[in-house]
Amino acid sequence: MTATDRFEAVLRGAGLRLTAPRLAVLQAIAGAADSVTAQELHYRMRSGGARTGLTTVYRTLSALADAGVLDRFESAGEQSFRLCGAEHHHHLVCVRCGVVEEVEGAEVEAWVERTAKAKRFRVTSHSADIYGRCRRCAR
Amino acid sequence: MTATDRFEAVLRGAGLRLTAPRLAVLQAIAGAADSVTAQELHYRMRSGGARTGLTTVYRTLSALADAGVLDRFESAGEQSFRLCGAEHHHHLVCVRCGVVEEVEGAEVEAWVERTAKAKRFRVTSHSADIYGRCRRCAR
DNA sequence: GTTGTTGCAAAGAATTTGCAACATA
DNA sequence: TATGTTGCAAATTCTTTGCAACAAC
Repeated sequence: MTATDRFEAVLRGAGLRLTAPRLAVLQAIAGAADSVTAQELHYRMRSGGARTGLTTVYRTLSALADAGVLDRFESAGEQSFRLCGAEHHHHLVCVRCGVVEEVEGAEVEAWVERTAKAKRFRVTSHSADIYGRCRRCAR
Repeated sequence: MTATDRFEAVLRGAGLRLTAPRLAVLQAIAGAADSVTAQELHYRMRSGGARTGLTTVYRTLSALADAGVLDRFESAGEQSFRLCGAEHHHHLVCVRCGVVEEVEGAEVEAWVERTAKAKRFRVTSHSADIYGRCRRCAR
């Protein structure tokens, strides 16, 4: 099964028609190392020669997130997306110098699992971030 | 020590001049039951007779958050603020019907503490939310 | 052929910035 | 008095919507 076959299956599963722009969006986000915003993805796609419109990128990402294919979350005033199930990290954000460090969060994963079970909630994603001052900026 | 005295001390501690608009913002956010956005707070202040401008509310909240007096976080495309140390909750967000339920997160608090200690990070706030489908929308 | 999709331009919403008047220390 | 603060209007940034042309089923 090729990558394109997989993307086609994803779109069908999400109840979306199979179109070139959507396959391009899927391919682009699959090739992203980390989470991306709609604008970033659109820029990369354009740089790669695609002629997809920004509106379509927004709509496709939103539809895929609604369908549970992508994780969607917010940071710094904009939404980011990543393939659901992709490796992800939690963040340590310095509110002074802006540095963001990725950290693991074993307890967080446990909390998500416990809470979802207790509330009979079907989890598609979660986020957990710590804000404060990094060692350098603490004084 | 009156409430106003306390607010004055907060402003001095944050290195901000003592002004009526800032005291009004502090008073308003102290009176809020839960976290609020700048726009919400501004609306409430106006309703209460204050003539503070929206810009000032934004600037004051931002300055107080930078100073560590307020927690600042994002949701639904806008930033919310609350008094640091105020009772807070984590959220279970249904991406289908939009319902938000507050849940506790003992593991999350433990993770924050452990991570901060390991990274020598001075925490001012943190956020943790779970996204997915609630029991009704899971199908 | 129907109905879903695209992409441009325009609209919307939250937030920030320029700047002249004003208040605090 | 020197410097920080205010608030309006305008500018920015991210995101969504109207709509006519177009493509998938």
